[in-house]
Amino acid sequence: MSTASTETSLPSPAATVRVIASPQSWVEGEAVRQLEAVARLPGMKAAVGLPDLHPGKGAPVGAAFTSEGLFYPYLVGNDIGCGMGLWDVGMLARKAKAERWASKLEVEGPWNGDVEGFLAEEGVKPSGFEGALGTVGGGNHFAELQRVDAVHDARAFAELGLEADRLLLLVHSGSRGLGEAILRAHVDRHAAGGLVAGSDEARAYLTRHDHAVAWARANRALVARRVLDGIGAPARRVLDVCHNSVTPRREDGALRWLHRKGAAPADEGPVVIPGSRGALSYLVAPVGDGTGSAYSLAHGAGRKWTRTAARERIKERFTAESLTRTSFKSHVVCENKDLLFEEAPQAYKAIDRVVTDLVEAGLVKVVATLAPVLTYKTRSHEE
DNA sequence: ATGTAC
Repeated sequence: MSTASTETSLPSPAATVRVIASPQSWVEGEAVRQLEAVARLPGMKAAVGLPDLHPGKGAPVGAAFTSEGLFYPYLVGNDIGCGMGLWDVGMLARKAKAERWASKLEVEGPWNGDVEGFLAEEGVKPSGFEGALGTVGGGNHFAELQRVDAVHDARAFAELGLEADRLLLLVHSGSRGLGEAILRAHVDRHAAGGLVAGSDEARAYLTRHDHAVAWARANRALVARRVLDGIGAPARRVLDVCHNSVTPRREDGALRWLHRKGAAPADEGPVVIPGSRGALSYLVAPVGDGTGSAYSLAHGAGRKWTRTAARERIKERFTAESLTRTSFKSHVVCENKDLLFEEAPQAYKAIDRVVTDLVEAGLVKVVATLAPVLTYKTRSHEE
C-alpha cells in the first residue's frame, strides 16, 4: 500500500498523531506542525490529519481530534455546522440551461419568503441571524449544479435513489454570523483554552453549538430551495453532513470529544467530497470502523496556495472573464473578482489524489463522480 | 470563515 501514515508518541499526555496522506499528496510542513501542537493540548487523545490537511488559523484544517475530560471550541472554529448538502434535482442533466441560469440566477441577501415558517419546518429555532439564512457566504462556500460523470458502484448509487441522467445540487455553506458570534463569546473569556466537560460553561457552549449545527443545515436547505426556485425544478435532499463540529462519543469505555475541523463524518453514510469548481466531486461511501481515522474523512481538495498567493499568481495568467468557464465547460457565477481568483481551480490540490489516498487507506469506496455544470458563488461586487 | 478589525 502506498499510503504512508506516521505514528508519533509524545510525552505525557500521550496523544497519537497520524497523517493519512500518501507521499504524492503533498502536505505543508506547517500543517503537520499545527497538528502536533494540537496533540500536545491537555486531554488530547488523538490528532488525525486527512489527505486534505492544510494550515489554518492556529489549528490545521482537514483534521479530526479526540479528547477526554475537556474539549476545545477554537478547534471547531467560527463556522460551526459548516458542511455539505446534496440534492437530487427533478430535471434531466441534458435539459440544464447553464448559460441562461448563469446570467439570471440570484441568491443574495435576505430571503423574502416565510423564514420563521421555513425554520419551523426544519425543526430549528430562530437565532437572530435570519437575515443571512439561505445565503451562501464567502470563502470556499458555493452552490453547484452537477451532472453525474460516472457511476462506480451502481448498487450504492441506486440505494441513494439516484439516477445517472439527473441533475444534482451540492451546497457548501455554514452558520454564517451565528457560529462566529458563538466562538467570539467563548474566545473573549477563554481564548484558545478548553472547557471542562460537564461544566455549566461546557453545557452552555454545546447548546449553542448544537443549535448552530442545526441552523447551518437549515441554511443549506434554504440555499438549495432558492437555487431550485430559480431554475424551476423540484428536489429531494439525499444527504447533509457537517464537517466543523464537536460531538461526544463513547470510545474505549470513556466519554470522548470528537472535534472535526474540515473533516467529513465517516459514520453517517455516504458523503460528497468536492473538488474545486473546475474538478470532479466524489460521492463516496465510508468503509471500515473508522477507529484509525477518528471516524472522519477528507472534506475537500484542500488549498494549495494561500488566498493572497492565488490572487497574485492567477491574475498574471488568467482574465476574470476566462475564469467564469471551466475545463468542464461549466459556468461560474462570481462577480467578486478577488474571490474569483482566490477560488480558481489552480489554487487547490488535485481532488483525485485526495480521494485515492482515502481509498488506499481503506477508508472509502467511490460511488460516483460528479461534474460541475454551474457553480454559484456570489453576484455581489463587494470586496 | 465573518451583517468582517479599531
